[in-house]
Amino acid sequence: MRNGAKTKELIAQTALRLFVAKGITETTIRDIAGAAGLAEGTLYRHYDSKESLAWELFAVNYIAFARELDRLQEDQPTLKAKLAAMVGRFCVFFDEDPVLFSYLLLAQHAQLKKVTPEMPNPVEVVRSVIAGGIARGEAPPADAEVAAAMVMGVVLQVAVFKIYGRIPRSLAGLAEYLTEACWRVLNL
Amino acid sequence: MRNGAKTKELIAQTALRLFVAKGITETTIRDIAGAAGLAEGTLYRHYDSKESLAWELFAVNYIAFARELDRLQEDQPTLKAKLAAMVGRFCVFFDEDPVLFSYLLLAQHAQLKKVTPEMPNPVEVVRSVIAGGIARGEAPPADAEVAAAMVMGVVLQVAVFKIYGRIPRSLAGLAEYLTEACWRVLNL
Amino acid sequence: MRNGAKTKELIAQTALRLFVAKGITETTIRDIAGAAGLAEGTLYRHYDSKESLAWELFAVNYIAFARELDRLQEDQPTLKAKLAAMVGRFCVFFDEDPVLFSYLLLAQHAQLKKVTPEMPNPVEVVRSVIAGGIARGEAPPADAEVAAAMVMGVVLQVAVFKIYGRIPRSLAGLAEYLTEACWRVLNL
Amino acid sequence: MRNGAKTKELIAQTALRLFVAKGITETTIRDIAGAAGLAEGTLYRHYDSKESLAWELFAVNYIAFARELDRLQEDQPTLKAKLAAMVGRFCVFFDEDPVLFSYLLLAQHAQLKKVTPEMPNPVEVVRSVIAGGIARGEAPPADAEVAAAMVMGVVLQVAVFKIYGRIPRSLAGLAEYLTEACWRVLNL
DNA sequence: TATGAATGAGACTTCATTCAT
DNA sequence: CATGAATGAAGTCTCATTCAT
Repeated sequence: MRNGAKTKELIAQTALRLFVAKGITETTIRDIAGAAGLAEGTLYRHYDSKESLAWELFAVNYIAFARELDRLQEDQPTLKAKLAAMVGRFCVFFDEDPVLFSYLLLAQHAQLKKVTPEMPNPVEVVRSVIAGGIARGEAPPADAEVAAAMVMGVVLQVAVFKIYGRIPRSLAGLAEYLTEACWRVLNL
Repeated sequence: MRNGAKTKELIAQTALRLFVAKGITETTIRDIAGAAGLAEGTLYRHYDSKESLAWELFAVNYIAFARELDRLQEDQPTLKAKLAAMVGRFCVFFDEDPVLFSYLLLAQHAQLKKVTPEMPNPVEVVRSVIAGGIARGEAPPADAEVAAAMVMGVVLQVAVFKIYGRIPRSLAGLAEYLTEACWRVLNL
Repeated sequence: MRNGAKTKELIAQTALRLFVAKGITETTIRDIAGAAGLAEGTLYRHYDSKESLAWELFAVNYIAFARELDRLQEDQPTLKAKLAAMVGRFCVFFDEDPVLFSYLLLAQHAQLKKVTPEMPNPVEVVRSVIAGGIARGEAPPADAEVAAAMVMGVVLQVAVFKIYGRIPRSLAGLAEYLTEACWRVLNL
Repeated sequence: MRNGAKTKELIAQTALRLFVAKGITETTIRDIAGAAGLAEGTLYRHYDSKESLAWELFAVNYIAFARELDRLQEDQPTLKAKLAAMVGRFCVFFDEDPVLFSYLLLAQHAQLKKVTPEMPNPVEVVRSVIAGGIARGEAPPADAEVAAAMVMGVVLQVAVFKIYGRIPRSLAGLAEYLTEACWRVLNL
């Protein structure tokens, strides 16, 4: 295959899968090349380094997801509707691409140091939606940071349990339930 | 210092700090030895390998915490009281030893593959407490696994936010608030 | 040089020389790489480990020599002729590649534990030739194992003396003499 | 045990056994100390270094055996009788202390570099006995070096076969047979 | 663009030896 | 005399990266 774009995509998908399965540091360039059926040197035609591969995989998707969340919440009139839209999107994202979701979730701690405040950021979207809702009196006064943490926790920890095989159901099937839980957490 | 037990403890504390700060794989034996003021070879008199050091640090404390959670919940009569005791313990643990708490929380994904079902396990304690409460009618019927995930999520994600410096308050100061949030999540 | 096969052969020859000169354990990967003009890592593209390098060097040549001995003896009609052919081959082998011969002779004790009974084996060839000769009445009845040991001893110890510089003559020049000695040993 | 001489002997016997079983380089000080029930540091009260331990084990016994061979041959009037006495002694030595015999035989290649020409030496004893016999016309003219090699080979290779378990009989029971073989080798 | 042999810094680990107790 | 914790040099091996083809 002498098609640059396709090769790059192949590398990305292969790396993603291995990064999630074994961890970034534990995955070698040779692993990726071998699994993708490419020579080791080929990866460097498409990515500057292993680190930049891991980072690009993270940043591109992290930002895209943040932007999508933001678009979704903007279309909704109320805090509860915004919350429902965002939680639903988390669930659908997980169901549609659990490998990518897992990568964003678990690679976080390794990559998060490089996340700058200006970068669109799912956590920030959720936090500002909640802060806005509280400011508009749609939820009782509370520390928006703590509230955002709890809401994220409800959704993400269920995803973690699902990743570890503890939960068989699809997340989309749980979306309304989780939204309701989040809503109650905001209405203490 | 020619005292085996003290040296082992020094290694443990130094390694814990570095593992949390940089990650296990990113921390070298030389880093640990240097920070502890020891020769590299000395570490191998106390731990078989870097991997067993990381594992022992995890397992010993993970099991001890699970046992403590279990003792606490046993002393309480109701689901809500058990929940309050456990959430409170999570918060106090974090405040008293944030480095160790962070290690258990973040090293999870690397070490969790080695956790056997027989090992005492904080997640399992929380899940069985919730399942028991539901069975006794203290909370409405629900999937205990999902419920446990949500409860753990509320507490742990707040801890994660605190680790990242987003939350200034002590967790102990938030314990009642978090307990109430968990309680509401269980009463959908 | 960017030729895999040639590099592997270069490593083999260099390692062989150093293994014989200093011993396997006493020869370091750095020694070999340095003497071959290669980087240390390069050795690991061609051999899995130092141990497998030592073993491959041994096994390949040990088996090849056993097979050659066996072909030679098969072409001869009588015990004495078989003996002459084999002893002659030992001598020529030594003269043509004393380093390899020394390696097979002296590395034996380290590698012999891994020699399985199914592997073609010079000792076994000699033993079965002698046993066959005795069975056919070409030599008086005797314990074939002891007889084989004595015959091997006559040839190999002369080789050892030559390795240590005690014997200046070529072994090929001694072949007939050694054959006669072996023959007499079999005719007690 | 606070008896220096006994401890030293314990170390010597333990080291000997391990050296033969695993090789000198492959045996660690910790191995020896552990097997002898001593602390690692204790060995250094009795031997300057691991190397000097290996050397002392070799040299003391090698020289003693050479001296004994020499005494034995001196007591015999003829070449054949000298030969018989020496071969017999090799066999008895093997049967009585196969571990020590194996050590002298196999550790040779590692230690032989340090053997100086002045040191009493079994090989030299055998060689000079044969050279003397030839000079006195008790055997036909021959290269004494080659003749000595063949004689040593007959005896030592049978010992090697026995070490590897190929020969069940005691060597002492083979002494006369081996002597006769050596004698025939000298009378080509 | 793709290959894969080669590189070399650096990681983990071992182990003979020292020395305070 | 004995101990065993500590040392640190040195060994094996890994792996991201480069570069000739």
